[in-house]
Amino acid sequence: MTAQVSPRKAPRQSRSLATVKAILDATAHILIEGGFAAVTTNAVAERAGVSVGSLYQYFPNKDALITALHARHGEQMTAVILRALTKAMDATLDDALAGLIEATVEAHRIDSALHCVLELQLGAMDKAWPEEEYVGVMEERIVALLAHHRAVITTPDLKLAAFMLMHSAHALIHAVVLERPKGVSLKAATQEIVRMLKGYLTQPVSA
Amino acid sequence: MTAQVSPRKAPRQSRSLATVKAILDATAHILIEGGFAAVTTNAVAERAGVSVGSLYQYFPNKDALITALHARHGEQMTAVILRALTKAMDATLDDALAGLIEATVEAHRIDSALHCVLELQLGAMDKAWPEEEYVGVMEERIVALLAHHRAVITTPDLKLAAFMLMHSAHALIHAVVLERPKGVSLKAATQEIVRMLKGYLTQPVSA
Amino acid sequence: MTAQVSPRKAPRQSRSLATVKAILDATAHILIEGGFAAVTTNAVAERAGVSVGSLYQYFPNKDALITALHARHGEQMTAVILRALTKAMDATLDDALAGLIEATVEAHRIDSALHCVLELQLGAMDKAWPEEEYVGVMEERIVALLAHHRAVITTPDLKLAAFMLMHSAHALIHAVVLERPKGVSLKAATQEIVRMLKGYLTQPVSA
Amino acid sequence: MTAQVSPRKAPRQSRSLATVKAILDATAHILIEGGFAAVTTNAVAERAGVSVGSLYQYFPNKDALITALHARHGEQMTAVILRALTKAMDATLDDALAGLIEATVEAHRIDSALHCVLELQLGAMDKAWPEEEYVGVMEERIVALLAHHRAVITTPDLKLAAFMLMHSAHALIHAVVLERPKGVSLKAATQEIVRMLKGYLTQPVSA
DNA sequence: TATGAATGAGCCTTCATTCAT
DNA sequence: GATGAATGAAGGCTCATTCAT
Repeated sequence: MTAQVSPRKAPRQSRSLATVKAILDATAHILIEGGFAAVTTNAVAERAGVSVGSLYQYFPNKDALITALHARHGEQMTAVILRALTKAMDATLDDALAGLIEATVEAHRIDSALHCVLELQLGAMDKAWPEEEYVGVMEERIVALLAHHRAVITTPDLKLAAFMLMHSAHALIHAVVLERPKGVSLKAATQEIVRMLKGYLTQPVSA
Repeated sequence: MTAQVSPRKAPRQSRSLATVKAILDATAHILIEGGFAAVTTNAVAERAGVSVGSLYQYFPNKDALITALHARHGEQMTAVILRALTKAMDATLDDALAGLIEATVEAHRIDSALHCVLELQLGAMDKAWPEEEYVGVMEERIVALLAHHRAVITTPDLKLAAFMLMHSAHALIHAVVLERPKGVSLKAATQEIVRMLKGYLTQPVSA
Repeated sequence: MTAQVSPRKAPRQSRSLATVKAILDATAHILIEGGFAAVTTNAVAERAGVSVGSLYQYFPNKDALITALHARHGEQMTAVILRALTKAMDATLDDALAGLIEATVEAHRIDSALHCVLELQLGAMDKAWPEEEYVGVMEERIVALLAHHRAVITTPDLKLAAFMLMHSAHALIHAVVLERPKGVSLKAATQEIVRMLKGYLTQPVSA
Repeated sequence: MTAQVSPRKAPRQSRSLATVKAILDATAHILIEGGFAAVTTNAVAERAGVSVGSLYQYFPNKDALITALHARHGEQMTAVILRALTKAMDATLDDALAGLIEATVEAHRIDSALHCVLELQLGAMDKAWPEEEYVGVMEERIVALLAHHRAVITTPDLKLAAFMLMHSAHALIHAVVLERPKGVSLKAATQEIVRMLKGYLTQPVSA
C-alpha cells in the first residue's frame, strides 16, 4: 500500500502507521485478555506505549478503535477466503469445498482468540464494520462457484444452498478451531466438514 | 417451579420469587431494548419496581444478575430441547431430526431477541453460566439418539457426528430465525436443515 | 415554599434543600474567587462538602449549576426591585425615582461580587436563565410608573424613556457600587443618578 | 504602524506583523462564531493558516492571545473616541456631545460583534488589558472638555459628571447598538442619548 | 524559524455499591 | 427486609503546551 520510493518521507508515514498498528495491537491484546470491559482508552494507550492524546489523534473515539480492529481482522480473513474462492473455480467440487474449508480454517487460525472475542463481544456496539458488505460479496461468489458445478449439485435453490453452506461451515470451523472434541485431529475435523457439505449438495433427490 | 403447600409460608417465599422474577424480567427488557450498556443496576431496579437496595438483597452484584438471566434463559431453552430429544427416541431418524430441529427453532422463537442479545453481548463478561454442563448433557443425549438409529447412519464416529450436528444446527437455526434469506419460509428453511443433517448422517460411504 | 406541617418528613426535604443551597453557595464562592474557569464540578462538590455524585443528583450537568445560581441571584434582585417599584406608584416622581434607585443600589449590594461575575461571565454560556422575561416585566412596570407621572414628564415616548432609564441606571449603579470615584459617597452618587434621571424626564422641551 | 524603509528587513518584519494579524483575526472570528469555549490554540492556528508552534512564537500562551485581541480592539475604539474628543474641544457643548456620542456609536459598530463578545466573555479571564489606563486618559479628556464648557454646565463636580457621562453613555450605546427597541431608529436613539446627557449637564440647579 | 505530532493533566460524567433510616 | 440518597473510583475525551525535526 505504501510505495517506498522516497526514502526521505517514508519514516514519517511509517511512524504513523506504526503507531496505529501499535494501538490496534494493544487493543487486540487487551480485548483478548480482559474482554470488552477492559478496553479503556487509557489502558490501550499505555499498552501501545503512546499517550491518550496520540490515540485520539488517530481514532476519533473508543468505538472507532474497536471498529478499526474489527475491520482489520475482517479484511485479513476475507482476503484469505476470497483467494481460496478464486482458486476453487478451477477445481472439482470436492477440491473446491476442501480448499475453501481448509482456507477458512487457516484464516481462523490467524488469530483465533481475537476472532472469537470480536465475534462474541462486538454485538455490544451498534455494529460498525460493514461486515455485511463483505458477507454479501462472499455469498455471491459462493453462488457463482455452486453454479459452476451445477451439474453435480442436487440442491435446487443455489442461493439457499450458499446460505446453508456459509452458516454451517462457519459455525463448524469455529467450533472445530476452538473446542474440537478430544481425539479428533484438526485434519479429520476439516474433512468431516467437507464431507457434510458435499453430502448436502449432492444428496440423492429422493432422500 | 416449587409448589408451596403451606399457606403460611408461601406468600413470603413467593414475594421473593416474584421480586426476583421482576428483576430478571426487567434486566431482559433493558438488555433487549438498550443493549448491554443500558443495563445499570439502577435502571433494572427502577424498571422492576424495586429499590436498588432490594436488588442487592437478591443478587450480590451486577454480574450475578446477568448470569442469572443467562441461566434462566438457558434452562428454558434446554428444557424444550431435551423434551424433544426424549420424544425423538421413539421415532424414525427422519422424524427424530425433524422434531429436534423444529423444537429448537421453537425454543429460539420463545425469546429470540433475548437469545440474540445474550449470545452476542454476553461474551462481555467472563462467561459465568455453566453452559458447558448443559451442553455436555445434550451431547450425550444426542449420541444416544444416534446410537439408537445406528443402523441407518453411515457416519462412523457418533460423537463427532453429534458435535457436527449440534454446531451446524445451532448456527443454521440462529441464522434462519434471525436473518433468513428473502423468499424462504421458516418452514422451508427448517426442512432444508433437516435435509442437510439427514444427508450428512446417511450419506453413502463411498462419497 | 415548604409548608412545615409534617415534622417527620420535613428533615428529608430540608436535607435536600440544604445540599442544593450548599452547592449553589459553593459555586458562587468559587465563581467569585477564581472566575468561570475555576468552576469545576469536582471543586464545587468538594467545597460544598458533598460528593460529585450528589451534585449530579441535583443538577443534571455543570451548566445547570451556573444557570441555577444565576436564577437564584436574579430572583433575589428582581424581588427587591419590584417591591420598590410597587411602593413607588404612590409617591411623587422624585421620591419614586429615589426609592427605585436606592432599592436597586441595595439590591446590587446584596452580593455585588457575584452579580458582577455573573454578568460578566455568563455570556460564556448560551444564555440560560430567562432573564429577558423578568426584564420585560420590569420594563412594563416602569412604563406604568412613568405613565402615572405623565403630567410632569416631558419626554414624549415613555417606552423609549423606560429603556433609557433602565440601561443608564443599571450601568451607573454598577459603576457606583463597584468603582465609585474617590471622594464621592455612595449616597451622593445615588443622588446624582436620581438627579440625572429626573433631569432627563423633566427636561424643558425646547432644550 | 512602523514604516520600514530598508527593503531588506521589511519583509521579515511585515511577515511577523502579518502573521500576528492573521492570528488575532482568527481569534476574533472564532470568538464571535463559537464563543469563548471555541477558542482553542489549535483552532486559532488552523484558521490563521499557521502552525500552533508559530502561534506560540508570537504569544506566550492562550491568555496572551485574548489579551492582545482585547488590547487591539480597545485601542481601535479608543482611537476613534479620542479623535472625536479632540474635535469636540472646538465645538459648542451640544455639538461636542453629539459628536462624541456619534463617534462612540460608530466605534461600537466597527466590530460590534467582537465588542460584545469581548465584553461579555472576557471576564472569564483575570482582566489582563490595561483598560483602566485608557479609561483614565479618557476620563481626564472628558473632564477637560467639560471644563471647557464650564459656563453652561450646572453640575458642580466635573469629575463626577465625567464618570456619570461615560458610564451611562457607554451602557446606552451598547444597548442601543445591540438591542434597540423596535420602532426606534439608530439616529433617534443617538439623539435621545445626547438629549439625556445635555439635560443632565445643564439641568436647572433648583430642580 | 516553522512545523505539527505527541504529551498528559485534568475535566465532566456515570454507575456499582453501601448504609443510615 | 426495604429504601434510595450518597459515595467516589474510573472512564472517555480535550486541549494548552512542548520539542524533535
